[in-house]
Amino acid sequence: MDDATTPKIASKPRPTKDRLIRAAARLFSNCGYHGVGLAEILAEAQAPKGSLYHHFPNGKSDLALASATWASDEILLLIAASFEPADGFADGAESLCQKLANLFDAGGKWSGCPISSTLLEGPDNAQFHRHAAHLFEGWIAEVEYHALRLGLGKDEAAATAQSFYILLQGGWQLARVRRDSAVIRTLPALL
Amino acid sequence: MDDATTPKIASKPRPTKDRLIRAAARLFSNCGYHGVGLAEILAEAQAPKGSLYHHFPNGKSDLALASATWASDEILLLIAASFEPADGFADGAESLCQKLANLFDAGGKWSGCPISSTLLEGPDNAQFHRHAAHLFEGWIAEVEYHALRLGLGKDEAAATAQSFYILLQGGWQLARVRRDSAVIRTLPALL
Amino acid sequence: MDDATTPKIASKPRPTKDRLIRAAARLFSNCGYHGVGLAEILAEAQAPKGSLYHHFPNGKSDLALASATWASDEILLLIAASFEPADGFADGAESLCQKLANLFDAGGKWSGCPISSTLLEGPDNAQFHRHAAHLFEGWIAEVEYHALRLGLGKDEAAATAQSFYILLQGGWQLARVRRDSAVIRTLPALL
Amino acid sequence: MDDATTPKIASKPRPTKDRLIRAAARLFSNCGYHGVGLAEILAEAQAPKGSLYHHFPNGKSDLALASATWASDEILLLIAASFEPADGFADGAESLCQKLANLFDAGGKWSGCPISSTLLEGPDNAQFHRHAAHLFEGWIAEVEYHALRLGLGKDEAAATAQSFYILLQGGWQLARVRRDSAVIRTLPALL
DNA sequence: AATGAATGAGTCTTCATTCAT
DNA sequence: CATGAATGAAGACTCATTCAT
Repeated sequence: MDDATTPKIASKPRPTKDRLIRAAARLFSNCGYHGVGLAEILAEAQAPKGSLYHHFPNGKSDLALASATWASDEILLLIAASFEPADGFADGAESLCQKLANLFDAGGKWSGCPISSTLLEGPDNAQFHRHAAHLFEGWIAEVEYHALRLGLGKDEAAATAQSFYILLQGGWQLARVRRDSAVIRTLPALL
Repeated sequence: MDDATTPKIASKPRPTKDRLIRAAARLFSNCGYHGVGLAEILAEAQAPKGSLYHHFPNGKSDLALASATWASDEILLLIAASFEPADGFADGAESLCQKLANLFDAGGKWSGCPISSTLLEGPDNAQFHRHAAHLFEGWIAEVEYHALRLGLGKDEAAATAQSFYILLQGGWQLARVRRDSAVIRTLPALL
Repeated sequence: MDDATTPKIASKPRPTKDRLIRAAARLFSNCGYHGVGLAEILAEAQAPKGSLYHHFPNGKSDLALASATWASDEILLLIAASFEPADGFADGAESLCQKLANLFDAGGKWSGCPISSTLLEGPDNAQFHRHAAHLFEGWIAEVEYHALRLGLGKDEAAATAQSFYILLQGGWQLARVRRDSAVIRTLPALL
Repeated sequence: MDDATTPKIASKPRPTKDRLIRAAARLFSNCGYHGVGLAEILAEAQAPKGSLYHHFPNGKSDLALASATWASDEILLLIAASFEPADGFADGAESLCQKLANLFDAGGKWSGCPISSTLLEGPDNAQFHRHAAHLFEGWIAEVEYHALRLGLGKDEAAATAQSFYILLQGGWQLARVRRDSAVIRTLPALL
C-alpha cells in the first residue's frame, strides 16, 4: 500500500505501468519467462488487454526487461540498506541475508531469483543475456563498493563480493528446493 | 528400469527413447522446460512425432522427469569419478570442478543446471518439486559420503557437502551469465 | 445477449460469430459433436482460426452450446409460425410437420435433430445435459401453450404436447434412416 | 468359430471378440461412434492392444458394425420375448415397453439407442447408413409379424409397427433427456 | 491367433501480437 | 492514452492404424 517514492496528497491508485511491472516480476520469478502468459500478467495487474503495448511497444520482452530492472533495483536498495548502517562487512552481510530470507519467506518460498528466472530462462537473446549480466555485475559492484568502504583491501573486496554473490545465488536456489529459508540465514558463516 | 546401460553387442543406433531423453536434457538445460517445444525435441532426437507418447505416456512432463533423472545420474557418475581416485577431499573437489567446467565449455557455455532448468522452471507441480529435491539431495549425499570416506568428521562432512553444492550452483550460474567457465575452476579455493 | 437479430442497416456481411454458429449447427446436426472438427467448422464459416476463441472463450463446447441455442430458437419460431395463424391444434400440428419436413428435405435428408446431435452426443457433461433438457422442455412448453390457447384442456394440452414431441423426434429419426421426409408428414395423423 | 452358443462344460471366460463387441456396444450407446476411442474400448474389454485388428480387420468401423448388429439382435430377442407369450398386441407392446424401460434404467439412464448412436452418428458412410436402415427395418418387420400373428389386419399391422417404432425412438430419447424411464412406460397408451 | 511397439495425421487450445477505434 | 476484437502460428496431446514378431 505504500505508493512509490513520492506520495503527494491523494495517492493515485498506482499507475498501470507500475502494476504491470510488479505483476510481471512476481510471476516471472515463480514460473520463468516462458512459463507465464501475458493473459496471466494482465489479469494479475488488473490491466486492460490492449494497454500493455502502449507502455511496452515491444511487448513481452520489453516488459520482462523492465521488470527485471525494477527487481534488480529493489535488491540494490536492500544491499544499501544492509551495508550502510553496518559496523563492518560481516555485519552488513549478516543483515542482507536476514532481509533476503524474509523476502523469500514472504514470496511463498517458491520464487526464484527474479533476474535469473526472467532473463536467463527467457529467449536465447543477446539483449536479454547482456542485460542480465549488466544487472548481476551491478549487484557485485555494489557489494564491492561497500566492502571497500568498510575497510577491506582492493583485491579482497572484489573476491569477497563475488563469493558473496555466488553463495547468495546457490543458497537461494537450495532454499527454493527445500522450501525453507534456513539455508540463506547460514550463508554469512561461509564467507 | 531399462537395460540401456548394457548394450549387448553395442550395435543398435541407440534406441529412440534414449535419443529423446538426451535431446530433452540438452534443450531443457538451455531454455528451460517451458522454453522448449516438443517439436524441437523431436527434431533434435530425429524421432517421429507419435513415438514420444509411446515411451512417455504422460508426454512432456514424463519426458522432463526422465531427462532430469538421466542428467542427475550423469552428475553422480562425475562425482564418483572425481572423488574415488582422490587422495583427499580437496583433491576430489578440485577434480570435480575441472570436470564440470569442461562440461560447461562443451555445452556452449550457456546451459543451466539440467535439473534446475527442467524441474524448477517447469509447471508448479508437487511431483516436479519433489523430484528435484530428491535428485539434489542425492548429489549432496553422494559428496557427503566421499567426504566421510576421505577423513572428514561427521558434522564437517555434512556441512562441507552442502556448502560445496551451494558454491557449485551459484558458481555455475555466474559462469553462465559471464559465458566463462573460469569461476567454476576457482570454486575449490572457497571451501 | 447480442444484437444479432436487429441489424441496423442490414449491410454487414453477417458477423463472424453468426457464421460460426450457423456453420456449427449445420455440421453438428449431420455428424454429431465429436464427428466434426473445428477445422471443418472454421472452413465452412470462412472464419480465421484464432477468431473462434475470441467469440467463444471455452472453445468447442461454448460454440456447441450457442449453436444448439440458436437452432432451438429457430424451431421455436417455426412452432409459433405454425400455430399462431392456425384455426385449431390439429391445423397447427399439420402445418408444423409440413415445415419440418421441408426443412429436412432442404438439409440434405441426413441431418439429425440439432440439439440432440450437438448436446446428447457431446461430452458426457452435466452442463450439456442440462442445457439439452432445458431447450427440449422449452419446445414442449411452447406447444403446450398453443394447445391451451387453441382450446385444449389443461391435462390434455400437456399430454398432447409431450406426445407430439415424442412423435416428432421418433419420426425425424426414421425419416433420417430412410432419407425420406414422408414419415414426418404422416405424423399428425397419429396424434 | 464362436462357441458362444454352445457352452460345453467349463465355460470359457468369454472370448475376446465377444468382450470387444459388448464393450463397444455399451460405450458407443453412451457417447456415439466418434465419442469413444479404441483405447477406451480395449480397456473396458480388457483386451490386448493389437488383438482388435485380428478379429476386425477393418478396425473401428468393423467393430461398430458388429456391435450394432449384436445390439440389434438383443432387441429382436426382447421383442420376441414380449410378443410371443402375449394375449394380444396391446399386451405385447406393454410388456416390451416395460422391458425396455428396465434396460434403460440398468444402463445408467444415459444410453442412447445403440444402433442410432453407433451408426447414425458415425462416419457419413453409405455402408453405415444402409446397415442402420437394414437393422431398423428388421425391428419394424418383427413387430409387424407379431401384429399380424396377433390378429391385426395387414395394413393396420404395418402402420402400427411403424408407429410403435417411432414412439419407442422418440420416447427413449425423451427418457434420456430426463434421465427418467417413466416416459417409456407410458408409450403403450399412445398407440 | 495374438501381440505391443511404432507412426504421423489429426485433435483442441493458447500464444504473443496487431489493428481499428 | 487506452481499448478489445481479430489473427494465425505454435502449443501439447490423441487418434486409428500398421508392422514385425
